[in-house]
Amino acid sequence: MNPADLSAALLTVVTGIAQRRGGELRLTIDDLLLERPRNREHGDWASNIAMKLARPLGTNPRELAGEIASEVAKLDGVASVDVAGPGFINITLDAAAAGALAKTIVEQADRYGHNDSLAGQTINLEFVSANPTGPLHIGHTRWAALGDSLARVLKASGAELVREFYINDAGNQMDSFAASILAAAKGEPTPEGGYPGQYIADLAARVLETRPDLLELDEPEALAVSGELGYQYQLGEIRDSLERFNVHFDVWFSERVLHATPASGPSAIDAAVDRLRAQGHVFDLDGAVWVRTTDFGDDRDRVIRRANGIYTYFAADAAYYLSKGDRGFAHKIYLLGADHHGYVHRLKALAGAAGDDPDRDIEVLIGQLVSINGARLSKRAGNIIELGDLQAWLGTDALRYSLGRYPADSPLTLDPEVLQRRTNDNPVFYVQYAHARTHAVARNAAASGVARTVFDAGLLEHETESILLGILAEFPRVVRQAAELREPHRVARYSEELAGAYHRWYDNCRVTPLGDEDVTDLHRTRLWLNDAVGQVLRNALELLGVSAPERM
RNA sequence: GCGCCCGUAGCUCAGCGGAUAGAGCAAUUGACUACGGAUCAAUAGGCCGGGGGUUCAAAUCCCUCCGGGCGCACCA
Repeated sequence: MNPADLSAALLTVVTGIAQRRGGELRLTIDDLLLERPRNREHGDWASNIAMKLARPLGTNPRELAGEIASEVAKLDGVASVDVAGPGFINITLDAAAAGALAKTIVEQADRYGHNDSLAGQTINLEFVSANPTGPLHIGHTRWAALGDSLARVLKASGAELVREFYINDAGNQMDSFAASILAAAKGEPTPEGGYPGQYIADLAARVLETRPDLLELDEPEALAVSGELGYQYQLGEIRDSLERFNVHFDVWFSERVLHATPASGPSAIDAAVDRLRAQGHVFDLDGAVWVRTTDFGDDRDRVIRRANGIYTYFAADAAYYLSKGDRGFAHKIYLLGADHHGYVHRLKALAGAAGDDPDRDIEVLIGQLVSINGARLSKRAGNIIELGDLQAWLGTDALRYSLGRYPADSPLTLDPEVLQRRTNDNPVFYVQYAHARTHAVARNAAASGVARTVFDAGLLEHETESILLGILAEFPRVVRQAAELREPHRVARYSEELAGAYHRWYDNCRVTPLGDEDVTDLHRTRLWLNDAVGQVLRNALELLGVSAPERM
């Protein structure tokens, strides 16, 4: 009896009663709100369905709950049912029905937790998308961690998904970048509005190594060489640092491709503007070309092509959006920093102007900023912390976990002192330790002759076992919710809850016999439970991109 | 001025219509010659920013005010 079975059985009971009372109710499993009560005295599972339906069925909640309860009590695997408070139905399973899950999990292994709630969806998930003119900073790092975990959770829920990095490699900032590198190569100060920083000098040194003739070239060519080589080196650095962070992008999309004019016809941007015009959301004013973004909630219309004939950044965005659809992605998710939230309406408008449904086909998630030690880190303030530095300092696991356990829309303050500690301040170690402990227990079990030869679920009667089983049962739903709500941090909070319940169980229930005690079926059955917990912790950490060590 | 996000324990934050609001840290006190003490048990700590509403039920939804953050270009 897993939660899905129980929900289905409850649904049958409730619809039956509703029909008998003459109610026209179309219920789905999601309406039943079967949940695990916080308080153990309220049973293994609770439903508030009676309070929801009392009014439509013309009765009072307690009476309806009683009627439902008496039928649910007859179900196989249900030990007892109580009606409590204003009309909650509290269900307690018998130990055998609840315990069966341990075996199921071990058998499903890394598939446990996967679900098909997003099956059939094709998703383009774009995140980080930093300018290739410098290293990734803490803000990009937060998105890298959260975006990658979101991708994993979406895939685990059945979506077909591509992780995409949009490279802003066209535009003024690339010229400024080239000029900064060339100046550094010449030993000159950073030009006005250029990029400062040691990394520019490092890039200049590498460019000079490849092209010792750089300073003998004439100015335009020297700039072109500096810019192009610097770009490649910097992009390589970004890619490497992300890979070291367990973040792999499937597609690196260059903005330049959109500007390029193929021999055969117009550039992607020209074509995009024409397509938007054909949809009827483009107009001309004062010599410029505009998109009527106000039709889609923007507070003013936006210029897509200036009066001087040059396209705005918005034009590339439009072409890029269309490219995603052309490449077969029905659903586009953008992850942007809080400093870009002004783009939300514009991007939505693009979807609408392209003939898509702005409420369904595009999703823009905004992440709040990160500060460290109370000081916000911004490029402008100059106190920027790079991904590479953070990673070397704290380690991939601690950094990914710390950034991944908070929702994106809450501002976050990290304390580097805490992140370095190998203690409970740093929950990643708490969870990893629980996982390592499941392996230690399994090793000891093997040494004591305890093996998974027998599984008798009814023996898992201890209170900590019943709690543990309840938490294990929730994992698939947690993954599903994390995917549907775009909140991968739920997986991290869940793993902490599971780790805590496991430690408490470990304290109360032994898997290996003491001294000269005999090995019993209880020991063997508990080994299944132990291994099930290890499996789920591993699955959860995998979704977060964090390693699950067998020893620490 | 307008828009978006956030105000929950001393700190960092979960919870986002359900039962007595939670975790970790910090504080106090206990538990190993029993599967790794990177653990566990216990105590203490709250007008969930203020005020109105919506309903059987509000930290959660709506309105309003007060704080804090971030944005409001024919820049990229």
